[in-house]
Amino acid sequence: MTELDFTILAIIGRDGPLSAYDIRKVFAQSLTPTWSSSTGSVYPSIGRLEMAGLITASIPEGARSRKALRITPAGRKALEPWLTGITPEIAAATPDPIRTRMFFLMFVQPKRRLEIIKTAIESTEAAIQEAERRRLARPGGDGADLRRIASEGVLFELRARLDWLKWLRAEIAH
Amino acid sequence: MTELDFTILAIIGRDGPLSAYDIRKVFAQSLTPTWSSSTGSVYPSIGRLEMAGLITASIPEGARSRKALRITPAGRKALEPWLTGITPEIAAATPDPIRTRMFFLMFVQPKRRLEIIKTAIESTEAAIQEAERRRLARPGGDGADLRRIASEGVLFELRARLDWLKWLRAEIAH
DNA sequence: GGCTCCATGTAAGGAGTTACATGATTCA
DNA sequence: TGAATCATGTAACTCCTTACATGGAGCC
Repeated sequence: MTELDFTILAIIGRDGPLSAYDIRKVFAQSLTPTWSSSTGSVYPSIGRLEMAGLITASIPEGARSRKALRITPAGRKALEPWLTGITPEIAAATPDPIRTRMFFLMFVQPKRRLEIIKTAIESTEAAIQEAERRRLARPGGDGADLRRIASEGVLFELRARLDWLKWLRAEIAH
Repeated sequence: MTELDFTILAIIGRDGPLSAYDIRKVFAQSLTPTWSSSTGSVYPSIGRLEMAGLITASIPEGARSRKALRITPAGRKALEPWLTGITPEIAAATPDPIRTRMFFLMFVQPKRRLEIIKTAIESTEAAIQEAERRRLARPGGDGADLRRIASEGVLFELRARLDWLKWLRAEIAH
């Protein structure tokens, strides 16, 4: 049971019944584009959940029409410790490719350092605008309020990176 | 060439000559504990870098004494586009397990929701304290200033999550 | 000599990515 | 009827993780 498994299980429990394709769409429309909606990860994950008895898949009429995935009581039970058990390693800082790169700025000439930071700032601003634009199009449904509030977390993170990059630029420029 | 490969290459270029063991220590002491210092990732990565001619490994006398890893001109050249090429996907928000969980708070009773957020807040505060404590012990060396400044990025991210969680708690409590 | 830590690696297994394959639906 | 899209799945490949194996160096 990976983090992806639990996340898919939680999506099915929250929004189900859903098809595998629906779940891929949820990931594709997510504000955190890190998780791919690739078939090669979603379908095996669903297979594991079904095997473990945490979801059921209704057999459709057509050979390849959509299956309705539903969470089972066992699945609901399995979600509890995942939601509740926040360990130190879960709470640790996440890996950020931009942050990684900033540790090695001394490889380039001082003038180019400012250019790189400028690119990082602009990319982060673009990501913020994209996230702000997308969050307005949020759908309704059960717990829509909570989802909307939770989705603000992305903006908190991106704005923090932007602040840090600007501070970094100021420090480097002396 | 993965992100890990480039990071190891950059560490060797910045601090080298280093042994593989030294590199594992850099990861182990990193403020972002996500990247493991496991042998099964570091040694194959070094092998790839050597194979690609981006680093050299001096043959030691003893069969299993430390090899000195050095970056080559080709390695320095390969680092350039990695540092400079900040694409939109690199600038996207990172996946955060705590943020993920907050999207599914409606699975538990309203009272328990506040408990879970409280746990998340405390864990994040602990991570912040840990990061603040560790950053003071930063070593010197070439570009130590830049490294110190860059390492503040972790604190920006963690504090942003803390702010967001507190805001989330206030919203949920009405 | 024996113990602990330093240091380099390998093996097995699992998960994710990309690319490919296939059939059902819908609509012009 | 043909094309685009919906929808499910598989295969090859790469990387990472955990666990194991091996040997050197210093120290009592």
